Amino acid sequence: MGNPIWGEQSAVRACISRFYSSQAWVEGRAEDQLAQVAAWPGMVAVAGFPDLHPGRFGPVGAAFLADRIWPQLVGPDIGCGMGLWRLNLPRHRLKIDKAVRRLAVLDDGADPADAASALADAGIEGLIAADGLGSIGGGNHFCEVQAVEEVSSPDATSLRPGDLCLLVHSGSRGRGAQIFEGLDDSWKQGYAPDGAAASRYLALHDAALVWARLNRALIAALAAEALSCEASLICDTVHNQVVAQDGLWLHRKGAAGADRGLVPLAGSRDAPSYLISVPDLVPKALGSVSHGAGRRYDRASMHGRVRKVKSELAALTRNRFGGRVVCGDRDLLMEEAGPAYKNPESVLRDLVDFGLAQPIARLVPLITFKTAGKAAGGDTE
DNA sequence: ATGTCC
Repeated sequence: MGNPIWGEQSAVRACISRFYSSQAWVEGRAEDQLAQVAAWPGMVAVAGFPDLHPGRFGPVGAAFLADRIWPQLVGPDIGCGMGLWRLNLPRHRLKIDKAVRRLAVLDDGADPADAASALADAGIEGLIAADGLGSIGGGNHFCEVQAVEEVSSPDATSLRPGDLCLLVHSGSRGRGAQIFEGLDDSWKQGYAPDGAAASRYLALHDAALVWARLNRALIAALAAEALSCEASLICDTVHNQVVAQDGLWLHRKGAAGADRGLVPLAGSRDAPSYLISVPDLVPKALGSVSHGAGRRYDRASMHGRVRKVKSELAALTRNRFGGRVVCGDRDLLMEEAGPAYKNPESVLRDLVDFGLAQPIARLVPLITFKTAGKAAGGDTE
């Protein structure tokens, strides 16, 4: 086979629990990847969620419990996650055009001196560099201003319709990728947890988790400053990580662990997101849940789904909620268009039906900020 | 995913 991504297949396969209905949009290739990983040596249990889709190093939208550490099941973006903040700015006071212009400062990232001191305060300055701290990055990462549209559990948070929130999706940027690429070659067979390679990886992995969380907080602070308001954290959840659990190792790849029982479920730039509560009553879900709608179409195929003419590209900078998309990178604008993602309502329905989540609030995107840079993708007035 | 690949 010669594919370095997949480990050896063992004779026994771990139990796979699927938390999606027969109607869910799950590609056969994602199912195949789930089955292949379940047959890796030392795999104990696997959980697949309704946002499941194929990934480069294994399926995304899944959790894996194993007796060893598999860095490829965390992937390059170690510590990637979603943070949700409430803004003390009501929806009726948001001037979208002005906010779009002011959010352009996000392209610059955090001030290097602020980034360095934040890293030192977190106590990880010796393990990981500050470069890139406070920057969103590319791919599916974003900083989005959202409006609370409906609150189904008023007691769960202080959120009310008409409030604005900030949803930040980012990770450890080039630092996590550097850690992954610098691994000891034996990663392809998985690391024995008591070995030196595992210790080195875990120390860097844990630093990347802190870095990524700090990154999201700095992005939120920069955005709040640009909008002349304050941001207060509701929850911050990680969906690419490995964590010790009862003598085993729980890997999350595009599957979120809860923060005080709360998880943001990202929709897309043209669909609502949800704040959900996660009761953690289903052991086979491995303390994990979907982190978003999940990809429906891969990046390459999105280029064939959008005509590269000015009018169609300009249409991609507007959403159905009267909101805007700021993305000066034309390729990224197409690759991350709304249709690239599954229907978040279907994903949520499956999670509710399987007892993994309860909706707290529905949030609609008003400004999806990716990058102001390059061309004027977000500013085509 | 990536100061990424073309």
